[in-house]
Amino acid sequence: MNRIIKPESLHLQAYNIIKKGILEGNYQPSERMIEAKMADQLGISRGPVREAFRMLSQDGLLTYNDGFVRVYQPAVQDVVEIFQCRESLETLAISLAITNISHEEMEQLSNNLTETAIASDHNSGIELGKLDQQFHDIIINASKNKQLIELLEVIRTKIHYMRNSMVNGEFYPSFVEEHERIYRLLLERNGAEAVKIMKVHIKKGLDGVLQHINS
Amino acid sequence: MNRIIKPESLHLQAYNIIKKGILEGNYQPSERMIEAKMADQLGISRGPVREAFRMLSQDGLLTYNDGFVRVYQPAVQDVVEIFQCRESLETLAISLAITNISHEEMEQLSNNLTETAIASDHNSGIELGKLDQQFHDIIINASKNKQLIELLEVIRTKIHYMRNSMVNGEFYPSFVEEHERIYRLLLERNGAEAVKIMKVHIKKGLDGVLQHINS
DNA sequence: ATTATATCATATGTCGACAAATTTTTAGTG
DNA sequence: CACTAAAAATTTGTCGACATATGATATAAT
Repeated sequence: MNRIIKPESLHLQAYNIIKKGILEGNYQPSERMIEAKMADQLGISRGPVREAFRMLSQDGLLTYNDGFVRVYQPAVQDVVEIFQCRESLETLAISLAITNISHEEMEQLSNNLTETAIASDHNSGIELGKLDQQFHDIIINASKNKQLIELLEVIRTKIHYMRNSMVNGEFYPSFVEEHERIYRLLLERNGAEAVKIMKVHIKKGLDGVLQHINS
Repeated sequence: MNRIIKPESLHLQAYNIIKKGILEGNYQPSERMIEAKMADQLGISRGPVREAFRMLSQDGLLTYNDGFVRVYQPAVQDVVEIFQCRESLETLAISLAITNISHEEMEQLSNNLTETAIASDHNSGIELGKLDQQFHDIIINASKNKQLIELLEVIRTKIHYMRNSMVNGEFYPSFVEEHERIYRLLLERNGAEAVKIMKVHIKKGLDGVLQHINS
């Protein structure tokens, strides 16, 4: 029996489209976003766009200053702070994943690693970026903690956005190796060590971003 | 020179009022919330209320199921998950507070402790609840990490809401003592130990809530 | 040329109205 | 009395219109 398909309401579609657009770097940080123009582009009225804007501002992706809507522009301090939060939450994620990860998810990680190796050989920065994100996503979801997944969604979004808008998809070389180590530690169910490597891994990620900003 | 006062826009006022209402337990978990009724009560039109609803649903305080809006009803699993996240983030908060807390904030903590001792003698559960929250808030703000403060705002809100809707302001006896220990460790700048006590403190908090649910 | 003022354009805030979907009530029939 | 069907009421989704505030532009005066 086929279920009835209900189209998503316009404000949700708008939310997802605009969010994706911001993440993909289609808008400049601090660029103004205009309700009416967005509504025209999407072919809908201002109402649903407004709702989407309000949701995005709760996510921290849009800011309301003096009444203008602007795309979030992370300050350097923000980057540091976000990575501190990320470290805290992703170490929780991996310590939970140690016990909760499924066979299927372990396979996904394995596939991710082979693809990462290939992309690394080809020096494809954009591809590496996607695969890095996917690797972390798999682990986060493997934690099976919904509240954590939701919280990290906000962080992930900002990190992803920063990568596309500030750092142009560059990675330090050892990150592939670190992913492989984390994968092996998950296999061995070595939680303490996995947490340790993840901490280092994320700290290096921050260093990479900061270095890129100061140049 | 007096500054010009701009009234907050209606959707923001609505957001704050409704959020406060939910936190104070004026609505039952899973109770339906109706845009038009809320708008009538607040004396405004549905538009701004809708926007407030969308923001609250991003906070996780309202849920949209099949199109109706309901007040968040935490499952037991949610409680566990939220406390796991809280532990992770509040330990980060206190480790940052160790270096960043100001003299003024230390005084606020000190005052909080004397008030807590009094409320504890009087066995005033509601008062203790407020003071407990205040104690943690001071430390969270003392971390000076804006992103962390924002993330914990979501968690705090849910915890506060759970306390009012599920547990009726009961506390285990040793929590006062633990606050005092944490305060002393902050004075001594003993980060490692402070983190340890905070972890235990929050774990006990979860146990208290779970025990209350299973009875 | 520069400053001040007035005019116009643009963008957000707010509202009311209508459409569509869902629930509740009512009425009718076996 | 129970069950079905129809009608009414309720509620969310969406839109367009108007008001207000802010910014930009053009015009005039010194």
